[in-house]
Amino acid sequence: MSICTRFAPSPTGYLHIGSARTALFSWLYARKLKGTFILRIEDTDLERSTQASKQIILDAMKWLDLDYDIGPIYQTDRFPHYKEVIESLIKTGHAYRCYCSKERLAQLREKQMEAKEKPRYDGCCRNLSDYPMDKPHVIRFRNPLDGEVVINDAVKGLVVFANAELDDLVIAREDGSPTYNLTVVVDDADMKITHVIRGDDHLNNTPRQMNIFLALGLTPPHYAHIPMILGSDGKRLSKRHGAVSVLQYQDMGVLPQALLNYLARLGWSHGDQEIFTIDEMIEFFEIEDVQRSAATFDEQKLLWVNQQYLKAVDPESMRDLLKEQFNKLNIDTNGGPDLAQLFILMRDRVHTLSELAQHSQYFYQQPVLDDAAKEKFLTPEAMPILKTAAEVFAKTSWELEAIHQAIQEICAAHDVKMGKVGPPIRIALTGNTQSPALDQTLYLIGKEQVVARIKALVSI
RNA sequence: GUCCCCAUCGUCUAGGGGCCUAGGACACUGCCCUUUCACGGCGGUAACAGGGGUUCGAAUCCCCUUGGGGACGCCA
Repeated sequence: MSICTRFAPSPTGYLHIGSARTALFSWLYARKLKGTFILRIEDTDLERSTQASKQIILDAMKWLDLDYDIGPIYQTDRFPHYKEVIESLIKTGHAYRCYCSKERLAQLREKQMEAKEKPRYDGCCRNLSDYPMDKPHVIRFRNPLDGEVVINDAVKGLVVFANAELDDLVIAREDGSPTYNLTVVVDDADMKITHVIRGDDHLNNTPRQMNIFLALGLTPPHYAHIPMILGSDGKRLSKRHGAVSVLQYQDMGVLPQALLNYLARLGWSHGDQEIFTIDEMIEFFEIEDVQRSAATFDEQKLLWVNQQYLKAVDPESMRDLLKEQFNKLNIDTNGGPDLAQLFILMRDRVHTLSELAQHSQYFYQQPVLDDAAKEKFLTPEAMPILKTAAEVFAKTSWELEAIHQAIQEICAAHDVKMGKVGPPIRIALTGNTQSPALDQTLYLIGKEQVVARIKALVSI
């Protein structure tokens, strides 16, 4: 039988990288087993779901190149169907109307907390003699009172819940709209999802959902609950830990493959291998190899992975992305050094494309002189050297080898070593004491600019 | 509090009874390379949470303790 997995985010904000990892694992599993991958948008919470968030999800999936065979399917389009299912559950006695007020439930919860019990619905309306339609009500699932639910989870192993621990959950709100636990089951069943791969924060929902499957006369799918991603403080990874949205990493100039690679290695491994192509991930991925424990997100390692990708990627393919990064800095790269060449020069000294642009501004505009560097190296003694440099460069034919020799010539003219010549020239051109190799930097900046920038300093 | 899950270097992990005086990667760090910064190369520091079992033998199996996380919504 062909397998089918799904990614089912709720559109209530940015797309969390933890969600992206869940999507990746589901996708990998489907691709590995040549199954079907479905994107389903769980937008039943009308108050919190937004159109913008839906778009963010679609954009992120596209950016990450996690293609889906079916979808996006929106749950809001399926409300009539959920209603039917809910009706049928009432008819078969697996669900009932509950008239308890929110106030009563709040009090109940409070009391239970005080008594150090697990707060849960007490089944007040479970066995009423009359269930009027016109009184305001929600609909609850009639969970079995005894027995147990056994989950054979692909990553957690056997997990057992006593039905006595579960209460009767609301499956339809007062306004009639269905809730998560109901829609998930209906959809997973209708879409013939064979493997539900999701975060282990859902593990507690699973027995409830399995009971609904059973009540509907259906067989539950296989489950795989992958561990959460934690922040450096051991708490769930969230905004306060820094960048956690996929979009933020895209903005930073992290390559999508690098993000996927890092996310895959967080909680999963294949021997000692760190860098995987997508095809390798698909080939080697085994859901059983997924770690059972939560993992701490380490941005430094993500950035290292990204650097590995930057070092290997085709420079030609980086032009547009780089241009965008420069645009964000209000820098026009037209007429300046070729972006692919710049990329080659800079790529192994940065971790992201935004960092690359940040550190390459002087290739496209006048350098901003660093005060400390200026004071230390642009001394009166350096001026004659710069003067010579301007003269020598002015008559240098602009090729790498010639530039290299020109620099030697400048050293010889003043009978000094590179240590006296390099820094002032570098600062004159870049504003800083750090840059790629001097000859290559000069080459890329261009003869005209090189001479002009040095002259500007000499004449001060 | 109740239920569920988890537990190897600071972090991600290898390890599925002897191959482990525990391997790799990030980070940190020493040296080398180097006209700066990087990259790269070669090293280093650093872990089986604790206690009981099982076994000839446990990082690996079982139990307890401790610690961490998650769930407990008319959110998903």
